Amino acid sequence: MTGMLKDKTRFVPPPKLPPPTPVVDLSDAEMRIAQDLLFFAYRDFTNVADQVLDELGLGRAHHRALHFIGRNPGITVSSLLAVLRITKQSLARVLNQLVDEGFVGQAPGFEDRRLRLLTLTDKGAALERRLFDAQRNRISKAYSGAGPLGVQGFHAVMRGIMDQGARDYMDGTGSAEDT
Amino acid sequence: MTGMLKDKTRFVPPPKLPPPTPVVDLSDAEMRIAQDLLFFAYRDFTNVADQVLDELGLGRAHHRALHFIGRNPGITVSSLLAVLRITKQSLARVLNQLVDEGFVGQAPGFEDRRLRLLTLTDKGAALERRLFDAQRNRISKAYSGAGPLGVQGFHAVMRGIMDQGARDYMDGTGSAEDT
DNA sequence: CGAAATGGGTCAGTATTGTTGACTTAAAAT
DNA sequence: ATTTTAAGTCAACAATACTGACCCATTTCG
Repeated sequence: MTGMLKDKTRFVPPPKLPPPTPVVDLSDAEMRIAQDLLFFAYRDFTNVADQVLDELGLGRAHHRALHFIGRNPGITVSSLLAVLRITKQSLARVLNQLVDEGFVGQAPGFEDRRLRLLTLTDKGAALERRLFDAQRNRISKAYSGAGPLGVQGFHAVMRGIMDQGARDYMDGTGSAEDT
Repeated sequence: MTGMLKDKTRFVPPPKLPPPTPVVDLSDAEMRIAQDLLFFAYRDFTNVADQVLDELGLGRAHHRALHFIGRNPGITVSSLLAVLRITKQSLARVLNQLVDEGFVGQAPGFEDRRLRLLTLTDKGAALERRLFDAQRNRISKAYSGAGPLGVQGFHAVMRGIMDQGARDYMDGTGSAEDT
């Protein structure tokens, strides 16, 4: 039904476009498409977890924390802060809630007892798993459709877009602080 | 200097991982990496525009509106709402500000005068251009590094992740309402 | 040892961006 | 003439982020 209004919702660009500064070799149009791709893919990817999160009264910030703690068991608070690039206060709210509700456990560091080493509890791991499964379907389908070579390209481009610190983090080199 | 603390910030996964439900052919590890890629690439991609936006007292929501109006000159308010997937009230704040400050112009529809057709003013186009240029560097470098085939793969995977409606929108078929 | 640095926690206040719900106006459509 | 539709608006609320200013315990360093 909504498909019938096509003509009302798309428009031919009026004589707006100024001479697009031809700086580099890659066309603007190509870059614009990349913007759209990032917006929609990220939007829909994150959205698939939201329903589960809503049920539990949690938000995306909680998911992010769960994800990075799950992937880096024993991570310190400051490392987590560096990876997420948010402030201590922002993380505190989310993290305290996760600890209070039994999703995240903590233990003092062995040599340095100032450290709070974070891990997922079984309950936390189960939740993270649930959230992950929802997103996995998306990725899985997309990967199948693109083939192994496509996935390689996806990796290369995404890595190219992120900061060097993030690449280092993903490679396991470099401290999380540089993320 | 920060690189010296490596041992403090990465941890070997304790015996946590439960038997990873082997539903599909694609490994969990691969999927986890995809999560990281999306998080970091999106984070850093959006961040590059923030400095410019801060100068002008604008936020990311304004950027998104500018982007989609720029790419669809004459778009209606309801189409823009559908693309952004936010509520009328959320958009109103952002859009009114953009109109007030002369970044966005409006004109009533020709046949249907209820419609508010949105376009970028010269000032708006200039700003959008500035924001775009910052992000273009990222994409441009990433694309060069990945090569044409890599870019193809990137496209395929990103399209696979997003909702069908978003794919339709990008293809120019389907109303923006289905986004 | 004593001072400084570090990891972490907390209080208070603010901004951005999103939400729901209810209601109005003007223009189309039936 | 009535009903739909596109859009705008008011009010209240929630999530997530931020800044700035502190405090405490532990570790490190001169």
